Amino acid sequence: MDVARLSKQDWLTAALGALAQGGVSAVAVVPLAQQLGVTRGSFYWHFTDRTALLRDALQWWEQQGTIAVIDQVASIADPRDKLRELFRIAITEDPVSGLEPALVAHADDPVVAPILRRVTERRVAFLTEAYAELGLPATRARRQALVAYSAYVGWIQLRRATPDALPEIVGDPEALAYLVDNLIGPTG
Amino acid sequence: MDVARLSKQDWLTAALGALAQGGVSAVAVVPLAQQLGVTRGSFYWHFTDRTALLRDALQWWEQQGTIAVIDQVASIADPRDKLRELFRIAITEDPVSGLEPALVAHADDPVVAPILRRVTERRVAFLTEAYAELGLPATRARRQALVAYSAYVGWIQLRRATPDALPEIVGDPEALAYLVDNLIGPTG
DNA sequence: ACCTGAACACCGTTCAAGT
DNA sequence: ACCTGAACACCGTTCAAGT
Repeated sequence: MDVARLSKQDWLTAALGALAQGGVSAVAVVPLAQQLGVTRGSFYWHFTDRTALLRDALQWWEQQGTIAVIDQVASIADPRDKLRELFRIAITEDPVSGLEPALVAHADDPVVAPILRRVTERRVAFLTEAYAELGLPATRARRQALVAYSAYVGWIQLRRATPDALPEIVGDPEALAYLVDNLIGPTG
Repeated sequence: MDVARLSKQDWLTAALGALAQGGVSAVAVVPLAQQLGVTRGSFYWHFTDRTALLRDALQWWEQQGTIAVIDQVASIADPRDKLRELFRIAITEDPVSGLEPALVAHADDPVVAPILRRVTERRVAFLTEAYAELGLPATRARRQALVAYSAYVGWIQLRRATPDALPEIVGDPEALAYLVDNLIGPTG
């Protein structure tokens, strides 16, 4: 019988888990190799170096996390409903908890920067469209999109910064509704 | 003549600079020692270990950065003016650029967690008071404080995530005014 | 095709010894 | 009081060799 051998995806999945938990520095070859039950040498058959692992893992996340959510709500006709559902999914599901804060913190990282920028621009553009559909003029729609996206980013970061304090952030549905009302903005 | 010798504060200052630039993992003994022109061994006379350096540096930042700003605006009588000035200082000055995102990303870190939590709670409490002075009932004031603080955190993080894109975030005073109007909230 | 094992450079930590 | 210098453990990377 053959021993179980690893695929590239096994490394990517492990890397994303480590990234979310311990930040960019936790994407470390030796600990991941131990966790996967192989030696460090085997890593370098799948990837050229640690940077390549990080880049590929983030690109995979970009596909799965970002684009999937937008696809999920893009078909909702009413812009108000669309925004509500978008924020609800983004705030309550948070598929890989802690990943986004880890990325923003390493915004200067040459691997992280281009991916984070693409994701941010895509999301802000999508929000801007939705606010335009709500009737806001172009400049106003873009500014509202920036403010709403800022509040979203800040909210999920606060939730991490204060795990047991500030209980409204984690649990209270009324506080969440208050946030979403604010995100939907002046015409909501 | 005596050779220049280092104080604890020299290490703290160097550590905060490294932290802001490269995150928690950049607070590294050997690179800092090289930068300061001493050997690694000398570090361990001033601090028990790397963790102590990080902790002391963050406590110093907590004193200087957080409390100083609140003191600076606490005397402003009109709550609307107070909030405007607070957000203006917090958003435009950003004394150690990139420090806060670095901290939020390592919210799980046992050194970072308690300090980040104290700072967050102090700021949210201060905002809550100001919104109460503006006439919001207690629960509403607290929720508005959370939303406003989220938007503030998200905004400074967006600014880092997209350095040359999204130019409104960095430069445009009108976009900033739009943000502050939103932060000041329903009665602003 | 996928992995081991040994090698080397770099950082965290300790500690005896220096001034 | 403050620092050096050598030691050891740990992680990133390389590469020849194994199956």
